[in-house]
Amino acid sequence: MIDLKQLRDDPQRFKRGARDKGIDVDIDRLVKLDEQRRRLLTEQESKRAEQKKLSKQIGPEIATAMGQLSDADPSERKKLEAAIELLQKQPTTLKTEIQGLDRKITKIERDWRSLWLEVPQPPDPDVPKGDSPKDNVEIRRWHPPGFDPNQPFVKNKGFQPKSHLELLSDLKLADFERGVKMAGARHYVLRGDGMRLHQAVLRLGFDCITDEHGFVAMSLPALVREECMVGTGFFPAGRDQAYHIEESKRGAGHDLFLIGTGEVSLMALHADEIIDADALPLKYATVSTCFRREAGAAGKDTAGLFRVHQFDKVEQVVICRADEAESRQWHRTMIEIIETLLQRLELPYRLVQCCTGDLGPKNADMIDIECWMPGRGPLDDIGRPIGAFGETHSASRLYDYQCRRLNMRYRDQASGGKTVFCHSLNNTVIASPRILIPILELYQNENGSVTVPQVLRPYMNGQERIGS
RNA sequence: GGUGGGGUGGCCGAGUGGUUGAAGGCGCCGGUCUUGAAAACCGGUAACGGGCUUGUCUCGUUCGCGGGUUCGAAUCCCGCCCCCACCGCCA
Repeated sequence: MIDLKQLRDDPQRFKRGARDKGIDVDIDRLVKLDEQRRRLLTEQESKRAEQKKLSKQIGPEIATAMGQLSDADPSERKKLEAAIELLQKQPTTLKTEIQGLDRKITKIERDWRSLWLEVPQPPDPDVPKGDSPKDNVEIRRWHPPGFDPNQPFVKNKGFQPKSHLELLSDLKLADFERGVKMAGARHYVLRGDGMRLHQAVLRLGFDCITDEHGFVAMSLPALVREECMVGTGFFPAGRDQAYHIEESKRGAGHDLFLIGTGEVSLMALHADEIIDADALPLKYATVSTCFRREAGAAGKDTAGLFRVHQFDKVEQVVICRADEAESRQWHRTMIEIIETLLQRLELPYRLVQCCTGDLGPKNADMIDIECWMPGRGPLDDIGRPIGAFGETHSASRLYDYQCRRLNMRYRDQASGGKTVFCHSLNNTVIASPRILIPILELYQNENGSVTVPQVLRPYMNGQERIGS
């Protein structure tokens, strides 16, 4: 969430930010509600101060009078009772006024808070303007010596490629029919070497981020409370995308939600904490199952493993000091880790700078990494896809937007021990089975078999080939 | 699922209606003493929000959370959340 002080100082900046992101939020109304709230609060507080002063003065007087009451004779008793009654009446007008203001404030705060949560983080000035992924800007690309995605697959390899769907089916690596039978559209079954490859790739990513880069390995809840979803910035905007477990309907105190990414649990871990500044930056990684409803994606990428309701992902997050240069440096570092990983897997990829319209509410900046998938893209004259880049990773830079929502702070020695909201970043390490698409399609052989990438063989008991 | 106990500051812990933001202790910071350190002693030590005269200023909120009773609530009442113990079930 954004800093309200900044909003008061420069509402135009936040209006521009929301417009550039294509998010509709009534910022004028928020400013007005904020003003109203503060006005009422000031009024109420001064009345409360008055009441407090009064009761501190009256209180002991009542107490003494009460004490005298017990051993007073009848005539004195009457006098004392009258005196007590008079004293007790004094703050009553103040009390009703305070209660009235309380009701007004509560009413305003409901709208004020929900509107506040909807205001997106303005994109950084260096993010290209645009309203759809079409306006994203390619930064750089890389491909292994053996494969140039600027040339068709046939030119590179000398034979027509199968799509990952064909390979999965021919090699019996996946079973979509039974996945759908059990759970409906966008569900799947991985079997045999399909499942083994899936596990291998996750393990490669996990070992890379933890052993080689020192991120602390975590296993976390995949089922979380609403606060975690709101805190990480996925709610309210992305409420439709999450599976909702309505435990309250069964008598429990709260509902639960299935996480759509390990980022949620990794970030919510330290919610409401003041972190020891010496412990920063926190570098965490997890491998988790992710659940997405894919609402609004009907008809998009319906076949195969590209867009599914459930997948597994190794995720990395960094929580660092509130310093823009440090944030930016970590963003670069986290992306470099992935580039190295993809280069080891010898998958052609490109880096794409997401435009303002593709950022989502929480990000100041986001870089997508897309791998080359020969089975995607428009069809050629003989009805075969010509190949296209498809998103496999996404690296976000959020400044303090997420930590402010999560109330994650550290004590800043530089500013005299004041508490400051941390910065946060996150990036995919590897998400599977989506990453199996480029692996299968690029490592396929003319006879229909698939070569196991060198780096994955240690995780496949040395197996070199899938199919014969 | 059943029964019982409990949630107080960075931590432990006292507090059952009246200057209690909260005793005491630990920790931490500063000082005295010391060649230095320790010990001892002295002092300090919350977060959040509002206001403006932006200050070693001021006001408010906060004793799990929400509501209620009261002139006044950490303390009484109601609802909720969480934790612990034992029993049952269980990967």
